[in-house]
Amino acid sequence: MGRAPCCDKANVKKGPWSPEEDAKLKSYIEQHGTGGNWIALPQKIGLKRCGKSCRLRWLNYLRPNIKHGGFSEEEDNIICRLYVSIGSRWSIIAAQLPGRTDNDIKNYWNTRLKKKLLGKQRKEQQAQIRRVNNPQKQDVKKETENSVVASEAITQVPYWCAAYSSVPVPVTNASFQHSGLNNQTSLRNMMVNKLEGVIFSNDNQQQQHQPYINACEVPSPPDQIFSTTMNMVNHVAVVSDESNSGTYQPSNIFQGFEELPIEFCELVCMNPQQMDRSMKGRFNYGMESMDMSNGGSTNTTSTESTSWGDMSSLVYSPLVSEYEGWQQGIIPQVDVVAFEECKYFGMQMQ
DNA sequence: AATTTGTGCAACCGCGCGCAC
DNA sequence: CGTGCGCGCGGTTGCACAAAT
Repeated sequence: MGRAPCCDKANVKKGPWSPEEDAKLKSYIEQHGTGGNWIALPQKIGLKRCGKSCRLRWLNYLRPNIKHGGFSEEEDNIICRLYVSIGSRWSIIAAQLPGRTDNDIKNYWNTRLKKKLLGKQRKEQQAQIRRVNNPQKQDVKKETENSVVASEAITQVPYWCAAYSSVPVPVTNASFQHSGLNNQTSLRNMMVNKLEGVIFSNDNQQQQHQPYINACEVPSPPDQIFSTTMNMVNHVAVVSDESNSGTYQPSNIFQGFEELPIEFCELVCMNPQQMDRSMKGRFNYGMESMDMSNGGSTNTTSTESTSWGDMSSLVYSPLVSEYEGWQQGIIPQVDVVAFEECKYFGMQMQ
């Protein structure tokens, strides 16, 4: 037996709301409130609408102080950062933007921000490819002096990164020297396994993460997942450095994305659930941390028990504190994760 | 000018959660 | 403890309008 419908579908009106209906609903709620029962509300008012429909109309349109359209750069910034951090938790994101509804933000993301992000990322990617293909046009010396992404570092790009990433991954000598993981294959395996939230020690067990890889809509061989993650590690380390020197500014909503392969950004934009699975340990402090007390040989939580749905209560407060901390210019929590991750991989923060 | 295609957005749908009984 | 119900959320749909052909 299916679930009982919330209202008599045959006798409720659907589709756009008329001004009269809006007026009825608005004046009633302004005078009497919702009464804590949306289902009963339409009968009280004499509206032939489903209670859920009334709730939606009120929350997304009739409620006072609602803003529509005209998203500012700062709002874009907040939405992008929160989306990357927590995924499609529109209600949580909306809670950080006064006057905005989750529906509005969701629509805005799907129709504009997503494309803006991808467009920007593709541009950066093409520019970088051009630079790599035409090195004589660049001031190579300056580049070498000022950045860890130097020619020396590029020569250290592991073969598995170079094979799948269109842009060389900036892996420094120091990273590998301190990692204790000079064996590229073992490092690669560990990174791929970490993405699945499981650490395995042999190839047979490693097969278990194959479903995740298959589930990726874009071609994402394990090698590519690893290379993109290496980019993230390096990016976050840079962000950390800015934080520590007290100059951190959340100035660029696309910060970090320009270093990533297009497929990665597409995965972020088109398939947040996959991102949730793969990146939740990175962006949500304390959620999915490995239990390293036993040498990292087991994970403390199963994939199921750490699904997004189970974590909502955990997500919120760290998220808010991260956001508040970020607003105040103090170190965002992502840096804590970066630090833990660098520690885990035996790398030094840049 | 007519038609097709793309875009933005309001609204709907179904599911999971929490609470009351 | 199990069940039913309402709420809230996120994904999806469908329509109106704009832009392109």
